[in-house]
Amino acid sequence: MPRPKKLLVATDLVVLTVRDDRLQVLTVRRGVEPYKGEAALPGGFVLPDEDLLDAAERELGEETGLNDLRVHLEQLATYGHPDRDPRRVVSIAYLALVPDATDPVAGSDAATAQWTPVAELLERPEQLAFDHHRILSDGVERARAKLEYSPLATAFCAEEFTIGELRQVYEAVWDADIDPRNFHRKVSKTSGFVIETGAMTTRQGGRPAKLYRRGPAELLHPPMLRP
Amino acid sequence: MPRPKKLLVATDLVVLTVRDDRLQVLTVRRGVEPYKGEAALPGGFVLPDEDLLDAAERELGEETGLNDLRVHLEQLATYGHPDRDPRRVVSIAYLALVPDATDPVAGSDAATAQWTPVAELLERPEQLAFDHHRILSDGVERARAKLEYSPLATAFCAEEFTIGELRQVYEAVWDADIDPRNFHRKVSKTSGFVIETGAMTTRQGGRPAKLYRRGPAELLHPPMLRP
DNA sequence: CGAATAGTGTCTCTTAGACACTATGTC
DNA sequence: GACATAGTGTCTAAGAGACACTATTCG
Repeated sequence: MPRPKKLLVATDLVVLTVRDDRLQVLTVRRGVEPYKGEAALPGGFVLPDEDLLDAAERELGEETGLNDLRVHLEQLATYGHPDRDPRRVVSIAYLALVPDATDPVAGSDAATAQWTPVAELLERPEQLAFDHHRILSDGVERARAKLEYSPLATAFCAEEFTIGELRQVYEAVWDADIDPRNFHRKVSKTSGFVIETGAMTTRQGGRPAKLYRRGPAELLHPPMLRP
Repeated sequence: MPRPKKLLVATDLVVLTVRDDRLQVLTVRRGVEPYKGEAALPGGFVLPDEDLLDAAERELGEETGLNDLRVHLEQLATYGHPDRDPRRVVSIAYLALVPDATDPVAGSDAATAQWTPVAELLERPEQLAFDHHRILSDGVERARAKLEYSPLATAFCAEEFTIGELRQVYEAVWDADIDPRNFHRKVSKTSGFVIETGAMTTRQGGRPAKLYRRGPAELLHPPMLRP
């Protein structure tokens, strides 16, 4: 076995939300070299006695103020090409899905944090430091795929939501139009996806809509299909 | 930003094959502490100037003799709990799917390499060192899921194969019985999954079967469904 | 009233799964 | 001949997508 060599280990975050009917991602402006002053995904080094997920959660808290909230956080992939960072950093990327209400907190590290539409960043790779364009791209594709077979779209919604709001999440993430009537039938027929709360709202205008809460299902049977 | 601390970075491999109609995984007996003498997944440290995928390919070559062959190799997940290895190792796990013909090569590192049925290892977690039971479990689940929507089952087959042989792969990985007639219809109707070579074989007994090669499709439309 | 959104019903087409049947080899 | 596997056809039930229709609010 070859002699071990110590590399640096960090986590990066792809924090997604749906805002103004568009999929948006949290970016920060880098305060140190390399890529000082450029836009990047939030992230930081893993502490010696820290689990990877804990490190990602800590970064998320530092950048958004989100701590033990109803946030979905999952490992995305690990990026370790020798040239991706001159300091030889291997980065474990995490994907976070957060509700719209979440504002980047103007704290110590996060003073420069802001939401940016994903479509703009994906168009031109050079807008993000390191290989963060690739990481963002992988994260968005993961999110799009997971909306098909998991109830994760609810992670973008408030605690209580209407089926119309849930549909707008799908439309924003998939960048596609969905028939409201078929969507409604599909969601209410998929067992465990959503649960009626009994309350109603008119915040969408038009006829009052029932409010729902996320159901117990982990997987959707049958899945929602991308148009 | 907290001061960076150097951790050790390694790759571990979940190498799967279908042998004797069962899903099997490559294990080695550890020659050094910790867990010396116990069964583990093959793996090793990443070299300073090496990409992660290159490291995984190198390990695969050292353990199986498979180098630039028709092998599927993809990143699985990264495991970094502080207690998973007393040396504080973060490990990027890779999943490899190889054809049956592959024999573990009796080389330097791999003298102890052998195939073991996955079912036996999943039953009792203590049979594998470190958190390798968890890694194996994640790898098997990934393989099972990917057979649904990708043509990856062909990675377990020889260059040319019959539809019956392909079905046996699905049956072994999913541990399920599949109707041979519906399977045949499904595979031949899914565009780009397999391509006729023109040749026939009788190696399965019975009526001669057409031989196929893997097709160009990356994704299966519609997907194969797990029973 | 009209405009907007919520929610239901109906029709057609595709596909999964069950399974009868035919084809072609070996023993 | 019996037996095995290959390959096709046919039926039924379920779901996707298109879209007509009704319900309930606001202005």
